[in-house]
Amino acid sequence: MSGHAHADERRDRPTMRDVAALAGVGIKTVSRVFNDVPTVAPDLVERVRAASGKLGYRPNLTAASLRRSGGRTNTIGLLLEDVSNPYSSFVHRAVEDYARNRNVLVLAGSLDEDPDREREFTRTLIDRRVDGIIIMPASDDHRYIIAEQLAGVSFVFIDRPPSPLLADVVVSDNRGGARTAVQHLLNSGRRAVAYLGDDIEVYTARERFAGFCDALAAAGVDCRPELVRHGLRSVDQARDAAREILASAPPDAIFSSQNLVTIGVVEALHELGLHHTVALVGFDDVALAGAIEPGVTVMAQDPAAVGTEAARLLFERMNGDDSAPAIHTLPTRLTVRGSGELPWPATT
Amino acid sequence: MSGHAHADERRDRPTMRDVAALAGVGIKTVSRVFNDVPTVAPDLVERVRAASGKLGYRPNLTAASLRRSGGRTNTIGLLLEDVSNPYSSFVHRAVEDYARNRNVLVLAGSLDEDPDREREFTRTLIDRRVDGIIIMPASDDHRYIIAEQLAGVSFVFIDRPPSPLLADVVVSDNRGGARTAVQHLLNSGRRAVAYLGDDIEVYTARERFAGFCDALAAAGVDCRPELVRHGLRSVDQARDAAREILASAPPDAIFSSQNLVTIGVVEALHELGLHHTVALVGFDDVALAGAIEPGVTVMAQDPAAVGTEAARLLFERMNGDDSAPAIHTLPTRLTVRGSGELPWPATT
DNA sequence: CTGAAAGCGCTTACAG
DNA sequence: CTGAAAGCGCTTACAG
Repeated sequence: MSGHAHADERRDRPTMRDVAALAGVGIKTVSRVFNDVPTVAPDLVERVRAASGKLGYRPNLTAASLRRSGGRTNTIGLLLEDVSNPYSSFVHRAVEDYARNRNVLVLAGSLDEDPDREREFTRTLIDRRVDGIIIMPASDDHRYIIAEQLAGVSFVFIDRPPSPLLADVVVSDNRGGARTAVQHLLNSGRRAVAYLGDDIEVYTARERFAGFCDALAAAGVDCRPELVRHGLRSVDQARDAAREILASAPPDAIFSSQNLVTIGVVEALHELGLHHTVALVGFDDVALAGAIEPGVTVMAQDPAAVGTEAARLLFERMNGDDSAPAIHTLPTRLTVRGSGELPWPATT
Repeated sequence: MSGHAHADERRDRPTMRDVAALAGVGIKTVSRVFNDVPTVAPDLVERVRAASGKLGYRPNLTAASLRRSGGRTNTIGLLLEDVSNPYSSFVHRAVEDYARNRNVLVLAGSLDEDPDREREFTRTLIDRRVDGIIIMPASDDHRYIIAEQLAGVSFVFIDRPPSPLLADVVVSDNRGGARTAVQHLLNSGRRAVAYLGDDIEVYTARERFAGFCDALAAAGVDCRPELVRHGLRSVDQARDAAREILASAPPDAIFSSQNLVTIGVVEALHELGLHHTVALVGFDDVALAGAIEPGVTVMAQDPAAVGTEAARLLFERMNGDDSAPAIHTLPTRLTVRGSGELPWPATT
């Protein structure tokens, strides 16, 4: 015997009606017991408990929410770039924790920067009647959410503002953080600072590049086009771009605008033996960054704070807050580990 | 004007009945159109399309599944150790992709190794009537799932078998992989091999420790208790344990049985300047492992393959497969990067 | 305090 | 090919 459920012995799940019959009460009394209504006679509560225990009864929450006033499903949607990327998954965890404390479950999905998937997934979530949606957007036109907001679905954006601004958005201080990071590099006296980053069409890359330019301008340093590379979407692309830039227009410092780019740059620097010569600060923290020699100095975001703040805003909206949508900016933090503080002039 | 939905102008969502009235047809015809029943007259299809477009109608899928035969909700649950840990999140992504192709959504949650949370979360998912559950278990008694299986919920386990074996489980070849990893260390001639790992109560830790012992026994090497540390649950604990073991009973090689432990060991080796002297192989891959000097040699699992296989098995069960539950073992792969192949005798 | 009737938004089963 | 009736498993609104 395997203890395994064979199809031919599959039983139907008992309903409230079955419990009521066994307990000898009306189904409304069973409903009251499972909803913790306090005005039920103790002996009836006991009989209902016994009957549902014997039958293995469990209430059907989706059926309940269908009739329940307000029609809340106690489910929210969370649309991320990719549930398996570290930034997204830390946001996810924070949202999960916030939601769990309120008895709400999270339907998460990956958009892979695909605007069509954003639309499809949003529609799917709406067809399931989620109460709200937190979204790290892939598209750049969000007018389609207006009808949904009017129908009662709340939205909060993460990382990139909706356009036009129809809902709250939680972002890191990308521009200010990048500016501070680059200033940190300039402080050592270095002047040939390279920028390696994601596609400039991406909001965060655009902001961080602007911060890079801000810092150079403030220091009276020219921004040299041969030291700038956009459109880096993977570790491999970043490594190749870094190799090339280090060979041709050698910079004495590098600002990498994102996680994967930073990893690629680190790999290139180590290959070329330049990791003690060319300074590096990355935007976004990376695992093991402290175990490398030198440690990678980064301007760290706080994805958990982003997730918590987004969830907080979403639940406020779901609870009726109808104030004007706003941009909520969260600070970033410089984490000094060595790569951004190499001696200058270089002593190698 | 903000374009934002104010509570006082919130409209009710149109229903099938509203669409039917506007299109001048019965609601069953609207239902047929939205379910792509091919036998509807083209002009009626057109009128329904126009009416639902004008009203912004979207079908309510939870209401549909309530009456639909079989009662599928097209939702599965995924209970992970922590959605934000790399292993879990790669499993998650693979499950998402498999489910998406079948129009199924994933409700994911983190158990944090808490048996009570496992029970609670499973119950919550069942109250939502998910069609199946993939679970990386935290508890060690799974008899409570028998009733659910009889009621039609499918289960597949990941990483650790249910006890007793009531459902399929997908595991990596922990014992065989660990054995191979340790043999790899012994091949260089090293004999004082240390083991640092997670709580021995944890199934995977137990299996990997068994593989460690297998390899020593096969090589005729004694297992020295002073070279073994269990119960390491964080980077910090692992670093401290590694420091201590390296100072007192100096090993010439280390096998670390898990991700976080490997990171802690790497940090300790670098601090003590032993990273070119003491060989290291870790179980589980770690990010940036290739950028460190030396690169970290690991016995890598394939979390994406685990997720895909678990999803495949779950959907087969949901589609009526009632064969006996089995243990499905996936191979691991040695990724050579340097730390496991240091010259011996040590030349430092 | 308790329960029978009506209804949530759909689909099933059936009649035309 | 089309639609009115009944029902999915609950909650609401109401009467006793």
